[in-house]
Amino acid sequence: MYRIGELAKACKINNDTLRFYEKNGLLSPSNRSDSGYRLYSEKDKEILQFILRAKGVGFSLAEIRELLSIEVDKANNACADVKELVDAKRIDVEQKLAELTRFQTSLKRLSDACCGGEESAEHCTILEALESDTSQIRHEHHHHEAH
Amino acid sequence: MYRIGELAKACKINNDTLRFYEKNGLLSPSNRSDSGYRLYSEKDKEILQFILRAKGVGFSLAEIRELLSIEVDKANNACADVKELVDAKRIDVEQKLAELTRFQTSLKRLSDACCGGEESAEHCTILEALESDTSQIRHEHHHHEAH
DNA sequence: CTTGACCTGTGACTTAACTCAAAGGTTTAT
DNA sequence: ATAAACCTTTGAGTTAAGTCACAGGTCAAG
Repeated sequence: MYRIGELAKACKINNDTLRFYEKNGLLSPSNRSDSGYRLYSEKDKEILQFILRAKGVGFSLAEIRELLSIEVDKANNACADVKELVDAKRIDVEQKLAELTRFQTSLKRLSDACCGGEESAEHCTILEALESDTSQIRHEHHHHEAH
Repeated sequence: MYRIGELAKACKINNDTLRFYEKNGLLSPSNRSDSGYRLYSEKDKEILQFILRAKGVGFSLAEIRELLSIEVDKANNACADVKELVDAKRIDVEQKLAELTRFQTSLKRLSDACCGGEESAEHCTILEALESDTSQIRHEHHHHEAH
């Protein structure tokens, strides 16, 4: 049996995180000592590691709660249920990737168009692009170079 | 001069967002009517559009505040200052992309390894991978197929 | 002169996942 | 016996970018 600090240290998380997980229905210690201290079993530790690994692949705590509810009752859940959660998350991540990639493209265009010199920013193509239409954010020569 | 609702509608944002931007030092209306109504000028509208475009390429409001402080005093700021902000943001976005790509890879491995069938999840490779070490998340045949 | 659409300010609520502070009880070591 | 290190609960704070609710003032139309 681990006390809260021992388990937290072993898994490199904060004691408060463990209390937070308990309050949020992810992991409750199997026992309490006479004085009320939380006591976690090996099994509890394994569940915590499950949680941390799922976090590591990008699941939110709400999603991990779902995974855990399948975990504890595997016999009455199908592979399809698990895969569905994973695939939903993949779509989710895919969308975030798409948005960030759009950001990246726009930022690169802005950066490439700017000379980045010590000249005054009065003709800075970046500011000009942001002042006018975004569709004008194109890879073109900087005004300073045109002078 | 636009009243708050007019400007908000024209730019498809919420009236409260405009008040929020004002409270956070991004955009204050140039005037107030005798009765205290906010009155925005064309120039104000342009600044708002600058803000919305900068948001569109991924800048946070804090970063936009920086951009705006350069905007209003272009003469005393260099292109380098602007480009620095853009490039810092690019690095930021790059890191987020890297993390999401790692998530994506792990999720794909998990998904590909699972049969996704209606069989009980007792031997689900996804759950097994999350129960044991993440490094074991490899593309391998599902246990059901091995039976 | 009243109705409805608009505006004001203040302050609380939202989501996610913690993290911290305060006040006090327990255990261990000296 | 006392100090240090641990634990308890409760409740509040954090970040980002708004959104909503409330109580009341303003303005144009009929």
